[in-house]
Amino acid sequence: MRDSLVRAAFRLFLDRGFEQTTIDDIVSLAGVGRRSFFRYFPSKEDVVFPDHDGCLAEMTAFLRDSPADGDPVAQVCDAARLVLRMYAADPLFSVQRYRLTREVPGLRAHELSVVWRYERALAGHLRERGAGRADGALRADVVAAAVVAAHNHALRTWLRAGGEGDVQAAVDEALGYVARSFAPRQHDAGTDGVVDADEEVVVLLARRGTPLWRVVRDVEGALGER
Amino acid sequence: MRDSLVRAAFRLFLDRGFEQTTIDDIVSLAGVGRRSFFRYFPSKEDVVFPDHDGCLAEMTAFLRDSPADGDPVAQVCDAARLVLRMYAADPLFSVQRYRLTREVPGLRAHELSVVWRYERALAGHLRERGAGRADGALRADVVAAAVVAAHNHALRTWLRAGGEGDVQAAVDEALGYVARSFAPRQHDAGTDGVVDADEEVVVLLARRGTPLWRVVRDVEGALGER
DNA sequence: AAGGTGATGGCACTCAGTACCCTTGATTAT
DNA sequence: ATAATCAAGGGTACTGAGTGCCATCACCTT
Repeated sequence: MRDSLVRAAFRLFLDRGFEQTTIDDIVSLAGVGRRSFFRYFPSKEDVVFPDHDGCLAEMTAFLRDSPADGDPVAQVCDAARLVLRMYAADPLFSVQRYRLTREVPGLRAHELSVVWRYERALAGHLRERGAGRADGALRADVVAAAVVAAHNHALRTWLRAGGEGDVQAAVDEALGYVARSFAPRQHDAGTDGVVDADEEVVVLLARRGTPLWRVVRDVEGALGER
Repeated sequence: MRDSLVRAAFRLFLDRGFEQTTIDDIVSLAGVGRRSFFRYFPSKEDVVFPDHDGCLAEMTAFLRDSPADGDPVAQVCDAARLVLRMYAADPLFSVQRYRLTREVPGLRAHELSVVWRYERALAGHLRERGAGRADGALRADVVAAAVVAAHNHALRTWLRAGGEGDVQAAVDEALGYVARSFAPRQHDAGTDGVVDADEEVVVLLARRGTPLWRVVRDVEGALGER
């Protein structure tokens, strides 16, 4: 039933356009009552994203069951890969949907809501698991946004290419970039050497050729400063 | 006219809720014709974000006129600060709007569209100015998303607090975190201490409390290893 | 057989948004 | 001064999404 509605809807959307298709067109093609459409999809836009509710549930379950002592950023990247798997499972459908969402402003807006829910799930996980760290909430929001952006960048490049090529590898590379950018880095000192008072680690940068006595003096200062 | 519509709309939205207010309610309170509402606002949601079109135009102009030899990331952060200035210019209005968008799903979706346009503007600038770099498009999307997330994190913390406190400082700190995360980095050391053979800089990590003799030994090794 | 239950269809309604046309008032050309 | 023009607003009627309510039907229980 759901499926026949989705198929009828896509046939019409691709044929005459999203806005030129009414709910009555869909239900008459699918051979069901108009009222039943809204039993399965809360809005006309939702029929374009029929699998995202399930995918979000899958993602939240995955995050909930992930080990508490693992790397939260890596877990969130794996969660993004779950979404990718859904897209990759039906490339033709994904490409058609992508073209629709590119053209129809209403669908683009709806897709943003869908993506937003994923992002909030990721950020919530990072917030819980990364607790204790200073600026944990900020970090959670930023990393979640970056992971989603990287995932979508690779995914959309693949979709624009018509679903040809290795999405998996592209997403891995994009997520790798994000993971590297947010890898534990105690400090990105500008010039000399700095102590981050909130962390358990001291970082010292020295230009090659720096006299050892100066390095030792700075290390000593940094380590003693706690 | 625009302004009287906005004031009437907000009075009703805050009083009886967004969905419980019809366009007719708004125009009759404002004393204008129903048709005129849609001359000023393309949809009911848009009346809640009356100033974002102008702010987006201001942002694009700012980015267009920014020096070509400057740091694109810093420019994009400054562009985000333009948006913040708009919110901070009328704290009461911003807080009221925030509470509305938190409660009403339709407004939340619309806000996502608004934010999305800002993010695309930032990403477009980064893509143009950061050209040449490997993975420039990916980096542009990720950095833009991170900047927007950081901005929104600080902004919403302030809005949740009722508009009390120093937003400017909070956003500066959040953007600083992003800028640091994506700053050119010599090495993303893993655990102990690493030498990047291609760079002129040595990075050494040490846990607090590490005996100094061990630190010195490692520094010596690293500096001498060239 | 009687009654309950869940899925579906039909009908009527509200309301956002649009197309089309009218009014008004100010400005300008002749 | 009068006519032409044009911009700004108003009014009316329409489409179509989404909702509430009720009827229907199949299936299942007792």
